[in-house]
This record gives sequence, structure tokens and C-alpha cells, in this order.
Amino acid sequence: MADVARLAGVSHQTVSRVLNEHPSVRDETRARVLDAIATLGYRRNSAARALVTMRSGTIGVVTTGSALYGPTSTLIAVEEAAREQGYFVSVATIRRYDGDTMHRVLEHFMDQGVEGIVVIAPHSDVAAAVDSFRAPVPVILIAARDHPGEGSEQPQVPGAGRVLPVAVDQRLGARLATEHLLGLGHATVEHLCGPIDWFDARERETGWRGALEQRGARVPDPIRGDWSSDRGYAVGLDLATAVRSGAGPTAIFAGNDQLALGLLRAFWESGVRVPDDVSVVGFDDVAGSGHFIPPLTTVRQPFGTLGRRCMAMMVDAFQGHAVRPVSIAPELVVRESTTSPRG
Amino acid sequence: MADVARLAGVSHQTVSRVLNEHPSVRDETRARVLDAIATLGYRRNSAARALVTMRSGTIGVVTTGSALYGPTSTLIAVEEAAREQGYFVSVATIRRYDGDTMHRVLEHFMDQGVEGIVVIAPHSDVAAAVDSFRAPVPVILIAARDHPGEGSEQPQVPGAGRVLPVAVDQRLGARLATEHLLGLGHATVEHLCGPIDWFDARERETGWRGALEQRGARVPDPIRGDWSSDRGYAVGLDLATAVRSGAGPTAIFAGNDQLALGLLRAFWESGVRVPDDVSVVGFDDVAGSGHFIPPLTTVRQPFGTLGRRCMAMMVDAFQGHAVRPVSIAPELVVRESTTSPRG
DNA sequence: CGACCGTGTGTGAGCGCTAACATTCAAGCG
DNA sequence: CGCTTGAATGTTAGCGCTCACACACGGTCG
Repeated sequence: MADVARLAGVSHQTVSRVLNEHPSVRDETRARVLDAIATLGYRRNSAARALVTMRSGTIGVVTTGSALYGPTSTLIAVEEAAREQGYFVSVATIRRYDGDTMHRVLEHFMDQGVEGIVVIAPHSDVAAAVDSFRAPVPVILIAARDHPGEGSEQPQVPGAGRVLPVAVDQRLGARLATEHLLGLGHATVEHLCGPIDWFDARERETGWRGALEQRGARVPDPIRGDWSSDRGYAVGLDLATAVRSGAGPTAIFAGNDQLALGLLRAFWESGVRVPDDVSVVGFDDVAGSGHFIPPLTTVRQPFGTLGRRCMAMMVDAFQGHAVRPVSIAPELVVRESTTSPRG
Repeated sequence: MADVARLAGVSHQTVSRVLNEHPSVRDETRARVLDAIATLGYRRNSAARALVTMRSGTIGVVTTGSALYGPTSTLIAVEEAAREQGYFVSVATIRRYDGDTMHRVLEHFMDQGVEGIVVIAPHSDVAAAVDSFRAPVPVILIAARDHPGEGSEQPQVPGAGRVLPVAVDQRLGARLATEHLLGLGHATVEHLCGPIDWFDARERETGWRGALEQRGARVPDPIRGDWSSDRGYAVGLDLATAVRSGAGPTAIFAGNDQLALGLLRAFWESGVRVPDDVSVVGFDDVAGSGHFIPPLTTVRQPFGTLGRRCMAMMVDAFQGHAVRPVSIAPELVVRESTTSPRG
């Protein structure tokens, strides 16, 4: 920086001012400094800057250590939004969702001096761990947490240890899926849900239940699952006989596309026709779900919006503004795995 | 740090020594310092440390801005390996593969002061951009680049602007897939390849071609594709008539599982039975490929190993050791989409 | 027994930058 | 014409840490 100052014939402070876009620098001076920077290939040292400003310009993102579609897409979206806002993004992945692992990762980020943290693994153990950590920086949890109730979200002032929620409205997505099936004439809809220690799974279940209740439809016990197609396959095999004999469900809402995929295969192998014998809806719109057999009706989540809203909230939190929980509407994608029930 | 020193009754330098695990500190002193650190909840300022050591402890990873299975899994693997080695990982995603975008991202990382860069988007434009950037830190390109020939890899001394390659041996994976089909008795194997501006696609094509030539099989023109199931579907529809009439291929090696998925659906819709009428092999072993209809024979890439080898090379490069290109063997997963040709 | 060594610890400087204050100069005003 | 004002720049101090060196001390050796 001293070199730049010398070449431009100004003080190092003026160089700093140019770099920081301080208003009171004469245009001619600024040009000279910029010239000098260009010729010397000067690059400001971010460590020194971070040291004196106490701001690292980095936010930490923790996500799941598996290549699940939702978390991955969210990570990409958050990264893009953060970079647009001029922040660096540091990531850490976790394979296990216990508090200990989570605390270690949060420590890792605090050691790095991140200014904020985004947590993408919407697992209830993770949430508890995050709550208890009381980080000295804003923490945003991308998760549809169980709200106390519709409309009761209070704006809250972000502060130490306050965890701020941002999410795609999983409940709405599930409602859309369920109402679509009900609208086609199905008496009720079975639900093969995700692992109940994931918020998304719980919220989807709640949305499904709400839609059924609202229409006065019978609410069957949900079938417990994980996120895997293996589980979907096993459940599909179980259900197949009943479905074929007409005693089984006529419509199933699967917690995600993987579960739906397993279901589809099990039905196909058992001679159950989708959608003629049973309709299936998934959740996520993963790559390829349009080419499942048959192409899957599913729910698409607007990850880009999610990322931008998340970063917007982060910036608000930095500025100490009051923030209210953000909820983003997903969209139903109707394809060929759903139709009206027979008869 | 001064506070810690005061509480422990030592100088700030001794505290620093304890933090950096310097050998010549008496055990009793070390214990006192650690105690003081714990009671005060002291955390060393990484910006100040980076300033004086000129080391940020951060490596930058650039990856593709889509949720593709391979790049995502690689990112996760690299992150885990890096954290194990005590490095922070900063990510940036790119949606466009032109040199300009790439340069911007590399600048972004240089501004941050990363010590090394890992590039995961194995696209030839990206590679060219990386080559021309001449970064002042080691750059590892995770890509099966076109080698001059087998066995000719020279150990090279890493240095400014030298790009180091690490990859899963795509060529071997393709060879495994092709030989599997040939071994089942197919006269030859058709190839629906990925986008040719991706290294992985080119390498898979080369491996497929090599396997055919070695067995003296006819080498058909590969069918150009992208990585999408849409493309697989379109190609499948084209091929279906020929296959049904017995004039088409009896075995197809798809460039990835998405392409294979599209193929599978097109065949199913056209009444072509897989594997009875035609065998299909994919590449990647994406989540759910075991529940495609039929379950897909595919090639699994050991991403964990890839990540560790990548970081090992990075550390070697930091120490100025000579490194040689790393190639990792993938594994064939045989499922139900392949069988011997009829009669 | 003094010169020498290694171990454990303290002292001072400075990494590259920005914040705060100091200075200069020209313009505007009573 | 002296005064204030504000814009443009320079000067100084220090962010929190590590490095290089200085120093004290006990043991070993010729």
C-alpha cells in the first residue's frame, strides 16, 4: 500500500480512502491512485483489514454431509446470494446431527471469525444444539420450525443466541400436494413421511394432515420413513397387495422424491399401475423426477429466493433491525403420476 | 491475550507458545495458561494471526452452481478432508464456465487470501481459464484431463501457475462398464456421452472406445448428449424403433445416470424391455439409481478418497514437494439393467 | 571454576490496514 | 479583512498476534 501511495504521490491513507470509496477524494486523485494500483497489481490484504475493522466479511454455512438435493440446492443458493452481497462463504459439513458435532462446527466458525452463520441441516437435534450454543453472531436456521401458530410470528430483535428462522413453507407444499389429490376425487391421501427428527418432514406431515382435516377427509396414520428410496421401495411392496385388491390407498403423498421413486418401483414390480391404480406425489422435484416411470407430480422449492431472503435477513440482523421469520411459497408441479381414482 | 497472560502470570508470548504447541514450555506453565484461557473464554483472533504469519488457513473451492451429483459429492469430500487437515474451506459457485466468470471467482479467492484453490467444475473452458490465471498459490483441478498417454506422468514441482490434476479415473470406469457389457456377449456397445466440453465426458468416451478397440469390437459413433435426463429420453425415443426391430444396439453405455434414466423411461414407454431387449449402464450411482426401473448397473466413484487425495496433494504442494497426478479407481455396481443379448 | 550449552521465559518490533485527529487551503460571510 | 466552514489530504496510533532476539538459570565439561 505504501508503494501505491508513493507511486501515486499521495499518502497511504488516501489510498485506503480510494479503496473504501470514501466520498471526499478528488476525482483526479482517485484516478491517479487507481492507476497506481493497476500498474503495481496491488491487492489489499484482507487479514490486516479484518484485524482493524473487526469484520471478516465471511459467513459460515453448515450443511449436511450427504449429497441430499434440498440442502445442496440451498447451499448453492445461499452462496450466490452471499457473494452478491460481498461476503465470503465458508462451509462445514456434518455427518452426524448430535449436539457435540454441531458445537464443534460452530466453534470452528467462531475461530475463523465469521460474522454470521447459516445452518442448513434442518434436523431437530441440530436446532437444539444451535439454540444452546448462544453464538455471539447472528445465526439463521433454514428450517420450517414448528411455529406456535399461524400469524403469531413476532418481529424479533436479533441478538446473541437468538436463532432466526428462514424456510420454504413445507406445510404449504404438503397442502398443495394433498389438495391436488383430494381435488382429483380421492377420498383420502396416505402419507409416507420423512424422518420425524427433520423439521421438513414434520412440517410436511402437518400440512398434509391439515389439508385432510379441512376437507373432512379421514386422516390415516402416516407411514414412517427416512429420506431413502430403499424405504420407499419396502413400503411400496407392503402396500402393493392391498392396493391391487382395492383395499389399499388410492393416493399417496411421499415425503420426498426418493421415497416416491422407491414406491414407484415397488408398484411397478408388483403390477400396480401408477397412476391408474394409485396416484403418487413426491416432494423436491429432483433432477430426473420428470423422467421417473411415470413422470412424478411433485413440489418444487424456490431455492434461489430462499438464499436471497436468507442473506437479506442476515444483513438486517447485522444492522440490528428487527426481523420476522420468513416463509417462502413452493409450487406444485403436476405430471403423470396422479389422476382421478377409478370408478 | 494480554488478559490471559496476566491471569496466568506469564507474558503474552508464552500464551502464544502454548497456543502454537511450542515444545519448550514447562508443563506446569502450560496448564496454568490453558486454565486461564478456559476461564476467560479466550479465542485467538485469526485475522491477527493471518496478518503476521501471512497464512490464512483457508482454501478456496470453486464448484458448479448446479446440484449435479458428482461435483456436489466432491465438494463435500474435499471439505471434510480439508477440515481434517485444519483448513477452512471457502466456496464459490459458477453458473457459467467462461474465462471471465472463472477469473472473477479466482480474484475473489485471492482477495480473501486463500492459500490454495481447488477447482471442481471439470469443464474445458474452466481449465483454460485456470491455466491462464497463473495464481500465486497452488491450484488443483479435479478433472480427468487428457493425459499425453498412459504412464507418462512426470512428477512436477508445484509452483505459481502450475495446475495440478487429481481425478477419479473416468477412463477406467468407462472401460469397466464397457467390458462388463462385452463380457455379457454384446457384439458392441453404443455410447450416449456427456457434453464434450466436460473432461469427464471425454474421458468416459475414450475409455469406452479403448475397451471396444481392445476387444476388436466395432466402434459406433457416440451419440452426443448433455448430462440431462431430458436428452436421454429424446435419444431413447429415437433409438426405440430400431431396437424393437432388432436393428438397434443391444447395449448402451450412458455418460451418467441422468441420461440413463431418460433412456430407461423412453424405452419403457416404447415397449422396449430393459435389459431383455437392450442393456443400459449409467455412471455415478446417484441416490435412487438402485430403484430405477429396472435398477441401474452403474459406476460408483469413491469421492471420499478423491477428497483426501486432493488435500494430500495440496499439502504436498504447500511444502514444495514434487507431486504426480493422482488417479483413483472407480467401481462397477452391477444391478438389473444389464444382461446377455437375446439368442 | 569459568566457558559453554540448552531450556524456559520475557521484550520489542512490526505485519498492513483503518480510525481519529491534525493540517491545509479555498470559499463564503458579516 | 478576519472569521468560520468544509472539503481534501496527511499524520499518528494501534488492532492482536508472531518472530527474532535477549535474558536468566541450571547442568556439563575441560
